Amino acid sequence: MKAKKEVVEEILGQLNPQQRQAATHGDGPLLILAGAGTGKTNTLVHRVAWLVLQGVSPGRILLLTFTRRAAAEMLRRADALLAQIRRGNKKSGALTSQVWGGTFHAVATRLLRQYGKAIGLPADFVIHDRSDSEDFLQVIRTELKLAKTDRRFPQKGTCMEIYSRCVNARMPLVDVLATVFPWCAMWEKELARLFDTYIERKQQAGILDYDDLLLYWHALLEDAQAGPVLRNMFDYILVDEYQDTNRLQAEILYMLSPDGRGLTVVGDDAQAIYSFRAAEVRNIFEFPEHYPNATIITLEQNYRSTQPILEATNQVIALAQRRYVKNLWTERTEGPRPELVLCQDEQQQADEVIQRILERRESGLLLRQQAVLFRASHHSMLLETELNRRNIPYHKYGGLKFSETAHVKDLLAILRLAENPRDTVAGMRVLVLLPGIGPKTAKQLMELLQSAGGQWEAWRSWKPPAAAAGLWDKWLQLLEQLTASPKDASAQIHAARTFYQPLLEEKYDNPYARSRDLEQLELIASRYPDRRSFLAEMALDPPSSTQDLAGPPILDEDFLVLSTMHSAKGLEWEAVYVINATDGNIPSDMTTGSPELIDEELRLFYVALTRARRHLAVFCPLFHYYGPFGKTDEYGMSQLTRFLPRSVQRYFHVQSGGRAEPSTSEFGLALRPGESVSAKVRQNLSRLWH
DNA sequence: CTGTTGAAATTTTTT
DNA sequence: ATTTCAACAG
Repeated sequence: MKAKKEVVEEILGQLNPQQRQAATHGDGPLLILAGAGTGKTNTLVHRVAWLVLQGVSPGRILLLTFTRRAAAEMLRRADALLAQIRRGNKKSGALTSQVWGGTFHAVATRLLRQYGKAIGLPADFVIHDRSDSEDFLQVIRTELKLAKTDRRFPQKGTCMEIYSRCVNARMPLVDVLATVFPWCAMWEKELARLFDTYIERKQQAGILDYDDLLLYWHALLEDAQAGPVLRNMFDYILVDEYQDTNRLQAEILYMLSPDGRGLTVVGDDAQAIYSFRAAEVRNIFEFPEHYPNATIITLEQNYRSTQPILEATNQVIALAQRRYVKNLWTERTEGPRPELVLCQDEQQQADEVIQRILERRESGLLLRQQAVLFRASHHSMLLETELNRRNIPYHKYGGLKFSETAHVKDLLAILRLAENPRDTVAGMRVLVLLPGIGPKTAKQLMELLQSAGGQWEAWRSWKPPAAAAGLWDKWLQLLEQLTASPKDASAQIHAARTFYQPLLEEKYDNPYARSRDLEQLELIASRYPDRRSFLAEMALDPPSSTQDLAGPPILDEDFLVLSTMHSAKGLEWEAVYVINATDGNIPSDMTTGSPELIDEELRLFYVALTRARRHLAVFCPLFHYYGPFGKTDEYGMSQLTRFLPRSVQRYFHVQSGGRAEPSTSEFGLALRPGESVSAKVRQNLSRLWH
């Protein structure tokens, strides 16, 4: 057996002095400012390992991060390292206990299940995802007659955003309206009423939305009884991607560790990309103010990318209005220059991307070491078609989730109602599926159910309209069956699926594909011990891509990665292809207002570029379908993103897609963006006869 | 009250 | 393209 010192050296051996200092830091509050690719997650994970070697029980360490994908990656690496320690040090039986970790929301859920009772939460609370919450808000919105006003009241999605921002930024409604939603300011009183009712109803029904998970965690920490218990659970708390935490999350951390003992946060202000979720970069700068005894360690050596890539990305981030002073450097000097490929249209862009991917695979680079990144999830549609055509396997992250499709939501609603008869949103959703039952009847039925204390018996005596007569009896049988055996989620899905099948065929014109999805859902459900954990998981951590559905991932299967830029954060690949780098996509047309938002788009672009280890290529299609509604005969001309001005292009190898054309070609000069080609042609032609 | 039809509005990123 | 909302027929 190795001596402990040897094991420590083995674990810390690969860290540089700054990383090592961070990993072996003592108990005081610690802020690690780490540029892109400087090994911040690695450092964090090594810190966990070091702490464990010092005798800290893994179960008393909490690892928090912001996105599910980053959380999974971080926990995977921590587990791998702890496994390594276990091999080197057989004695440490304590290592069997697991590190706590996950997203803020996932950890909140675990804590609230355990301790929620202290603040009056029912043990069987259910979690509403974003669209459930919106539906709930919509019900109340209609009920309060806010939908029918002389001037248009904000839609449910907007209402939800406003509410969510108040909660997460801990900002009064008036201020949120004034700063972020000025066009809704006239509805302040109505919104306040809406939110009051929303909160009240949620509590009655035993429902928590995403924001509630944080809010109740916060409340739990404030509680005189539960607070100390929670504070004593963890000796060390490590937070990744701290620049993306919001006010509420920062407060939770402050309360978890009032004096900063054992608290480590890692972040990079140049990579803050979640302000739309009320994230505050400010949290990073306030950390040393909040904890005056905080140690600050800066990581500047980049281990990820080659010098040419680093030079180019440094130029990009330097365009920010607000400067981010960091000197990223690397010892990896060798490497090709990043490419900027100007393409005729999206089709050519897809061809160019795929050509490079296949070339690199030929020369030994696995598909899974290559990734295509884009601003919005629908940007990859054409590429996906092409990949399918050529039988290239891929895995897409971000974008519309499987569990957000209507038929999956329908089926899950059946189980949710069985789990919690007070879940009016789920109940209404299912009931209106039945012929002859509309919103009014559904609402009455739910009220009837509530007054009977959630006993399905209450519905036995109800006379269904003729259209629903046949199904009503089956429906009640199903509910009783589901209530009788809440354990086997897979069997539950099966029963619900049998009931739902005819309704699905009636409702959708592509029932076959949809019922295949539901078969997959049944398979997924079989991985969970019971209905409650299955439902919680589907709300909090749904399968991130349709390929996830084909059972547990086969490790030696090779697939290309497609991802939104947001979902790509914290990850890296040997080769990265950034597509649709046009003005309007990056920065998105939605945001071309305030300089702050433009800066955020720039940081997002920077995040995308810095994912690359060795090969980086940016693609810009010259023509694109005009507008998002794809009127196929209307083309528009695009301009290269403003984040790659001439001064920055010097750091790229500029190419025109397909055949070589001198890199002097100017794009978007003949036409201003948005001006359609057909209009230009008409105009030119009309000169001929006027 | 339900279910259909047509017009109008919207358009990203994630827990 | 898709979602939301109002108007109308049964």
